[in-house]
Amino acid sequence: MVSNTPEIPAEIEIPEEISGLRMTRQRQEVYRTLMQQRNHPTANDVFMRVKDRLPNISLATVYNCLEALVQHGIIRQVNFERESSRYCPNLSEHGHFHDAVTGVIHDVDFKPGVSLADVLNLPPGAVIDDVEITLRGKLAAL
Amino acid sequence: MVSNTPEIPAEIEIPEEISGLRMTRQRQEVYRTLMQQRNHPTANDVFMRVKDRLPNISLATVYNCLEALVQHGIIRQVNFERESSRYCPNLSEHGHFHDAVTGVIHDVDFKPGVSLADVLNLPPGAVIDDVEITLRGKLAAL
DNA sequence: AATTATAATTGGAATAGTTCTTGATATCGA
DNA sequence: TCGATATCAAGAACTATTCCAATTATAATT
Repeated sequence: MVSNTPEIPAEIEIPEEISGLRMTRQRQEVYRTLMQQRNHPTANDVFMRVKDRLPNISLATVYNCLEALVQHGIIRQVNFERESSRYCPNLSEHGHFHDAVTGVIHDVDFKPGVSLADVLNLPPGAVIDDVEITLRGKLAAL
Repeated sequence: MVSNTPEIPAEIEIPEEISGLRMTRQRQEVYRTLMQQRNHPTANDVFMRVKDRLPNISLATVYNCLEALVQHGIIRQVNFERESSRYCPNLSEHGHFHDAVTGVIHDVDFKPGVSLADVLNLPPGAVIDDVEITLRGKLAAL
């Protein structure tokens, strides 16, 4: 266990509490990593990265932190096929484009003013809590 | 888990070959199960069901068959969060609505004439090979 | 400030879905 | 029919994730 002595963050200010979640040192560093490294890292990616600052952190804790952050709506969990979950701090509703060639994952925003009901024949009475849109393909040279 | 698509006649004729894939007895039965039981079963669901007709089939074979069928574009593999993969023979482009209360998965069709590019700000030059749209929510009483 | 209660962290073991391996069996082509 | 190839079965192995028990940190209460 590592002390929670509030070390001053390098670049990103992280409050002691977000959305009612106590931001422990571990949660801060996990969150900071996601903010700095916006390429949709896996839990293990985050783990390796966070170890630079918290050498004693455990993978289980990274999972715990990520889950807590997701639960409190601070970050989002993204799944591609059956691969490891990935995490991103982009809270705006958006989808993901997975470039099959480079493996890079691009955020894809909705065009302004479109609603799902315009596009899909939703079951009558459906109340949507969560949307996940995943595209796979290639980026053709223009 | 309950079906949301109308039941299908018990006996389905399955050709010896589909899309260049040799339809062995095992593949036939796996495919038949998906056609008859259109509630997005998992590999294990299929396994249990197929055993009625092929008592000696193994789970590994069910996985092999499902993979072969997916690879040849005969069925689709559907993933929800990190749950077991589910499989469906509905090849038309469609999404899925996951009712959080009942667990039922509903196919969701696109409205005619809408294209993704109308709705999403795709990265320039993106060529989409595959789309996965997953909604989670509840069905309100009407 | 000391004490108790609660929450978070750790490390390792456990789990579950899926894939891999190996040897047996079936099918195809000559 | 014979040999080559594909498929199958059974179980072991793998991997991402979760669970558990013990420890430590933080918060609440006195």
